[in-house]
Amino acid sequence: MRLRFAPSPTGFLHIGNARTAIINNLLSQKHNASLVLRIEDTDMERSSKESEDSIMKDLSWLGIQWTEGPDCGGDYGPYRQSERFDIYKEYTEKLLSEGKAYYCYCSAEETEQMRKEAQASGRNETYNGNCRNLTSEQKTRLEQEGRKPTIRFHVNPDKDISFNDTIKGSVSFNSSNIGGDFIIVRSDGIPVYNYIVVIDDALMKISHVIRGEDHLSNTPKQLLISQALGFDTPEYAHLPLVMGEDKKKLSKRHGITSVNLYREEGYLPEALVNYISMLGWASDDEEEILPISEIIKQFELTKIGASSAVFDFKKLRWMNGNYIRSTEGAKLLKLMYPFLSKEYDLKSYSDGWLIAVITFLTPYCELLSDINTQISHFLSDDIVYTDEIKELLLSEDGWKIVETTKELFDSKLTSDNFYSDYINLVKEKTGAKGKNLFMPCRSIMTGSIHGPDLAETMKLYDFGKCKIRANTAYNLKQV
RNA sequence: GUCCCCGUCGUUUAGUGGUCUAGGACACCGGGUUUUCAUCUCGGCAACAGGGGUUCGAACCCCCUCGGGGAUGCCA
Repeated sequence: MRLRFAPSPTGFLHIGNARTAIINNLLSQKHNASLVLRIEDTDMERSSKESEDSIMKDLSWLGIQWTEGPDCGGDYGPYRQSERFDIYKEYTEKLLSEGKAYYCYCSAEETEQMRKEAQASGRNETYNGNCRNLTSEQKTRLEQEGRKPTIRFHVNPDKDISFNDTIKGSVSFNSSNIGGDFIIVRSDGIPVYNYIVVIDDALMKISHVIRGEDHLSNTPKQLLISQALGFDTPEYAHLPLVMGEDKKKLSKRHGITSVNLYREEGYLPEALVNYISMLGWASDDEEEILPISEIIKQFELTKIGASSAVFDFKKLRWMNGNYIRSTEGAKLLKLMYPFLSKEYDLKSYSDGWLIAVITFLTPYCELLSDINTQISHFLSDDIVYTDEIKELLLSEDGWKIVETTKELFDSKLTSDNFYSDYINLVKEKTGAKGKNLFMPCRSIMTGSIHGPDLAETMKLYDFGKCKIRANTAYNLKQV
């Protein structure tokens, strides 16, 4: 079994393509098969090396392990289509000499016109076969006009083209319905995707082509070329497309779609891979959160449903939060560190303390980046009270608690008992209880009316910081 | 327009002729835990697109309709 993932480097790795890559990877891991990474960069205008690099970076981040590719080489290289033009040329000569392809001198404008006419009359031949039988005199005359020819593949009409798709089942087209003779080499001499994909898959000995459903209607053309060139055809599996909420092909307006942004927002690759690979099927026991090893074990192409799936950003977040909460302290710190260090200077804190704090805050984080807002009051002695909090603390009952807090930290409380006794002592002295007790106390200490367990928070703060907070609140009336 | 693919709760899925008054998860709503919030936990809401067949029996098989998507590029 040999598999491939063939992105075109025209932008960041998109969720939809990531899914194709993930599924190819799952299968390659499961069956110990080779996974070829092939860069389809024949669109010279839109392709870039930066895109290629970022795609490879994102694939690696997702844990995808290709065994052959432009970076690591392999027996069937080169792995960039732009480096394979000589190979394609041979096959083009062959098709030309066998009369299976021909030069077409129609201009882009002329073919555009034909297309419109065909569509208006409900016909499916978008090219009318104008140049199919040109004499050599006609050809030289057209060339003298300065026309640069394209090369078209000759499609015989009314032939049945059927194949069995692993996901879709049997699919059939009629050759009269695929648009007529299609271009395989552009007028600038660069061959076209639909043509060379066949050559590459054959030469690279790809046994299973697993790709997005948007390629389903390209398949008959590719099958025709494959036959014309005498290749064995691979097994095909067309993955249903990933949709946005409105059931349109997932795109930017639905939410973030490039994988690099998921990384930057603080998603764990494991969560993203888990979510994406469960789109379209369910595990045997309908468990949703599964380690990759288990997914590899259970996954099969035939389990994937034939219908498209809507990408649920909320469920992904939930799953990500789940992964965060089940990550061990030291590993968690490693993951959160890049986010934290972007906003905070962490030099003065010990790893042990940081781990204790982030572990404590983990129920509040769905994304790794959420830690930044959660942790702010732990990393600074200064505190800024919002107007809402000020109002609470300056109210008659609130102020009593502020004064009591100040007193307690000046006299009774010590570094041994401050976090465990604080609340009870305030209660004793002021008679406040319930939320009238807790909200002001929490507000004084954390600057927020909600949050994790106060005693534990104060313990993590330490006595000094709590005392500072007590003073800051007390100074509210001084200023 | 034409061709191809698809159609179970809002979403994602289980379900392959009787065990389905259709199960799980997310979301949503409510209870409990937490003197807060989050987490956790318990419960609730909620679907076989419609119509014809086939069959003793259909979510499952067939046909039609409707709906959705993709393709229709000298993009991939």
